[in-house]
Amino acid sequence: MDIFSVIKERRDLLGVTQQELSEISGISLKTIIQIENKKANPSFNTLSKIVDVLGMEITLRIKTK
Amino acid sequence: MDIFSVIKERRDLLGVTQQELSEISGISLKTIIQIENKKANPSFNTLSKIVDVLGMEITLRIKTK
DNA sequence: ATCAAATATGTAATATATTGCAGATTTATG
DNA sequence: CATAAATCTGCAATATATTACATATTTGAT
Repeated sequence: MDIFSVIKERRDLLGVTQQELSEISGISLKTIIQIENKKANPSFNTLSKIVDVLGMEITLRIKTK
Repeated sequence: MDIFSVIKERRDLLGVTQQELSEISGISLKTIIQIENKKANPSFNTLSKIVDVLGMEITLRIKTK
């Protein structure tokens, strides 16, 4: 599962709206929508602020397959 | 350890130069240098291309601490 | 069916990432 | 020391992410 889908799933799980995520993270609502719909190519900082609010962090894994 | 340091460590481990990583990934040498030195805020696509060449992938983890 | 909240879209302006080029510095090796 | 390879820096141009604003659509509840 791609990380954009993970973000949306996580937000839904936590029961927070896109609007709330926007306000808490400081990232515009539009950008959040674009990310969740995979229409965006967010910067590392933008991504970090969003996932941080969702209690997650960006990591690197060695590809197995 | 931050992901930018991980990138540098991984590249060194694989014995590939910044120049080579640049050519293989299609990302400019300058951008790669900036990322490894933490002077950059790369886009998801840029980051993906680089870590892909290094045999890694970007993932999200739930923060424990 | 109605209403409100939530999610999505389009345009245009601004901020910033990415690049090429030239040159500088560092690192390693003879 | 001399030389080459590798790493880094500054500037200016271009590409693109991010934003605000208005508006539209969808979703869920009554």
